[in-house]
Amino acid sequence: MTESRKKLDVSAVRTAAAMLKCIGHPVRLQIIDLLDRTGERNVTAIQEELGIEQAVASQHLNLMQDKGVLISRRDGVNVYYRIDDPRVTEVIYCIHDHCDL
Amino acid sequence: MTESRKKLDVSAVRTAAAMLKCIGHPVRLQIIDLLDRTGERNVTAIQEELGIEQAVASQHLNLMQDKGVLISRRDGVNVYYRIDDPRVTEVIYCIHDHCDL
DNA sequence: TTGACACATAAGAATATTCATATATAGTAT
DNA sequence: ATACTATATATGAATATTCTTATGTGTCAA
Repeated sequence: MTESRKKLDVSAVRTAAAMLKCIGHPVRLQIIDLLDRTGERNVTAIQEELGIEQAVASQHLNLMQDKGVLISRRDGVNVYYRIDDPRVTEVIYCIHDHCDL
Repeated sequence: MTESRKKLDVSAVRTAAAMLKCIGHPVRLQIIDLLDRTGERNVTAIQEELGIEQAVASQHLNLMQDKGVLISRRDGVNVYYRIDDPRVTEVIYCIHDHCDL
């Protein structure tokens, strides 16, 4: 843990805030947590795991993909999503490690 | 960095998502960053540092205080805010350390 | 008490988010 | 081509967020 604490510049703040906002939603955070633990999941699996509507799952997944948080790969009829932003993984680890969550 | 990756329970997800949402706004993240670097600042100082309206500063500060992210102390005519949620500090460190921000 | 300064709050308009419903598209098998 | 499954998208209603403007409150000093 470095203690430099340099001021974040405006563009860094915007970028980081956008990422944090993106994962700062219960459904999206659950998806992130699931993908962090399982590596990859298709839409139906995510939808069933969280007990949400198909459209809602798809909407959140597409939002996170648009923001660069997730990436997807199609395999036949299935689309598998995984985490694509290392900052997101770090924040999840941080939450697990330091916040008793 | 432990690698346990236990599933976050519903209430942990809600709590964490609320905190992340709270800091996932450019103005609020800048305030967090400022307070992380300086320890404590009064409203006018924050307002001038960020170049925002007094009411906006006050609104964001009060929001973060309501969510348990910040705490304030009055000294005469000034009100000084500081970070009151260790998870927030950890996330900021995490961003600094791992994300080249 | 009055004035000045620091901060908080109320109210509302503009905008954004979220979810539900319905429909569309893509891939696969028959 | 048809049917079926998986996923995406369009639309709109309900709600939430953000900012601006205006006003209120607290503290201190004269």
